[in-house]
Amino acid sequence: VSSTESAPRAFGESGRRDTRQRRLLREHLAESEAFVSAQQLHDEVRATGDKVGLATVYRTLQAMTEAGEVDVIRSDEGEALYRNCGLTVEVDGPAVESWARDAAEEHGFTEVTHVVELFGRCSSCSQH
Amino acid sequence: VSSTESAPRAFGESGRRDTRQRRLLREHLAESEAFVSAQQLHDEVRATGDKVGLATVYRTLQAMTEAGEVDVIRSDEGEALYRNCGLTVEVDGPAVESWARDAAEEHGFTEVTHVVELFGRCSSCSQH
DNA sequence: CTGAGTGCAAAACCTTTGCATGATA
DNA sequence: TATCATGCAAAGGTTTTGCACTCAG
Repeated sequence: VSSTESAPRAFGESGRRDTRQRRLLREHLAESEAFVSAQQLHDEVRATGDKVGLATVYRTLQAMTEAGEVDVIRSDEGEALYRNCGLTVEVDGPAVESWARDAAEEHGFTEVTHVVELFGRCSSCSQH
Repeated sequence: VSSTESAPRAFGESGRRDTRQRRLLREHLAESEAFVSAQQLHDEVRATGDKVGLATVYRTLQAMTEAGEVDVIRSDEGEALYRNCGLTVEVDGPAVESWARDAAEEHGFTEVTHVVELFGRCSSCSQH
């Protein structure tokens, strides 16, 4: 009989192996409050003298995104911007939904749909 | 004395000359309810047998966007998606703002910001 | 030792732009 | 006719991918 056990990991699920590059990217991402693009992150790391390939930055960010360790948004120019943590919580908003409908109909709109997004620092990240 | 008068135009402000290509794009955009990318629009037009250059599609959509005739959003993949009309109305939302703050803090978040977007059919478009 | 991770360069995207040609007002 | 608009191809940017090499486990 064979089984696939997974031990707890100190560095998340974004990659199985703990490499120098991933440590660097994790550190830089943790330090910066703001959203950064892959290229910016690449520049930041190299600015400190460390060397990481751009492709690795993209691959790592993609993995971290899939693992839910980072948050992604799109800039108006279509660039992907990443931020540490990525904790997402569903919030129910009956209040907002009725507000949205009323506000839209007030201006003569029908077939209304809405998007509400909240951004903030989670309690865990605030402790750092 | 010289002056630059601008006469009223039947086809909007997105371009000065009324060309075959712009008519085509306007028609196709008006027909489709959904958001479409520049490439999709290009494909749609050519699928009907008409011929338009891709660059023209991009240039026309850009002009129509600046003129406020269409609405633009970014897909999750970073592609620009366009939709007819583009009428935008500012809505004030004191109610939403307090709701957003409360909802976020309920989950332990601080430094909260929020984005609320409403989409719908405006009364003018609904008449078509 | 073995396979996941890396770097590099090439390629795949979407989008913009330069320039000669074509069409509108 | 005088421009403005178009088409094409080239170039711009971000992101992905193929492949040989490296390194963590």
